[in-house]
Amino acid sequence: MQTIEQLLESKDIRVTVMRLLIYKFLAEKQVAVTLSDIENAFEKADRTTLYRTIKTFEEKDIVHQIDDGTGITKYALCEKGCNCEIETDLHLHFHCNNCNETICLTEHKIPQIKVPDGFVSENVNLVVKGICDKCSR
Amino acid sequence: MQTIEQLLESKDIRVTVMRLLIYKFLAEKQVAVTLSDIENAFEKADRTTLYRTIKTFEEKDIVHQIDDGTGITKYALCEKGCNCEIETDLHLHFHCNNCNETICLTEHKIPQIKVPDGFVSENVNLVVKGICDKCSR
DNA sequence: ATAACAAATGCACTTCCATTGCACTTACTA
DNA sequence: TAGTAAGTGCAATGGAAGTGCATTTGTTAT
Ligand SMILES: [Mn+2]
Ligand SMILES: [Mn+2]
Ligand SMILES: [Zn+2]
Ligand SMILES: [Zn+2]
Repeated sequence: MQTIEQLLESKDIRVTVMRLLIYKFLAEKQVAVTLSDIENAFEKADRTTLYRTIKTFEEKDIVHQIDDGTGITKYALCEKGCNCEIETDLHLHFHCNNCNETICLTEHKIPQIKVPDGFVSENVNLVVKGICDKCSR
Repeated sequence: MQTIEQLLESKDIRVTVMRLLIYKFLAEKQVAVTLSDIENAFEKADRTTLYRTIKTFEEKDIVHQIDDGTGITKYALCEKGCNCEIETDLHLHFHCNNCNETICLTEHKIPQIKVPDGFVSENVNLVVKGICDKCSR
């Protein structure tokens, strides 16, 4: 079991207070978060810092970006074994039309998609929208 | 064979010069267009008019919106038989990373996606990114 | 320990797209 | 033809993303 510090260092990210806090915030969340969510959680910190932190995390494959169609990009921690490096977001994402939350369905891989002759598929974004388990019961 | 006028009227859209022009513009295009694309094509017209026209078309299921992940929403005419009303975008969309164009692959329906217990799927957005046929040859 | 350097942070500002309020014009309807 | 509703143009706003630069913090070498 490695500490967050060790994880960051293993990805060539220098450990800072801000980064540890943001990492912990993401880890506690069960849903994908927007930059505004982070902003609201850390009102004392500057938006730019939060923005650049999440960008650093993204570059180093600590988080992956999710485009759920709301127009606002969201982020979620990569699971161990997530290989965003190779092909982004192999798993699908679910966006709840009721509570507006988006979650990673890491167990649900994206099926192979056929494209017409001449087209080359490099990656796939699949978002299912509907009602989440919390809202449907 | 119905005229564009008849089509618009059948969808409860009043016919205006602007609307006819914009419809024709969309019909000629083989790719999804942004609001800016329309703007560039009709420099004399106001942005707002174009914006509201496309919104009207969208409401009345003349066009459907496409979120291809570029951050800019695109629009394309619905094919006859396209039932956006019921479930949006049953077909998949292809975004070319080279020429930046997005097209509807209307023949390619989205496969049935399984979601976990408690989740209710209402619709699905599927975007494949890669190299289009024009750019790959 | 301290100086020198590099990276991280904070502040201000910018850009781009989407959206709205309101005045004016055009088109339908009585 | 007058009255009314819808469409259009202009101006302004808001939100999110992104950048330049000064300042602070942390790392490294002397
Ligand atoms: Mn995910
Ligand atoms: Mn389409
Ligand atoms: Zn929900
Ligand atoms: Zn292309």
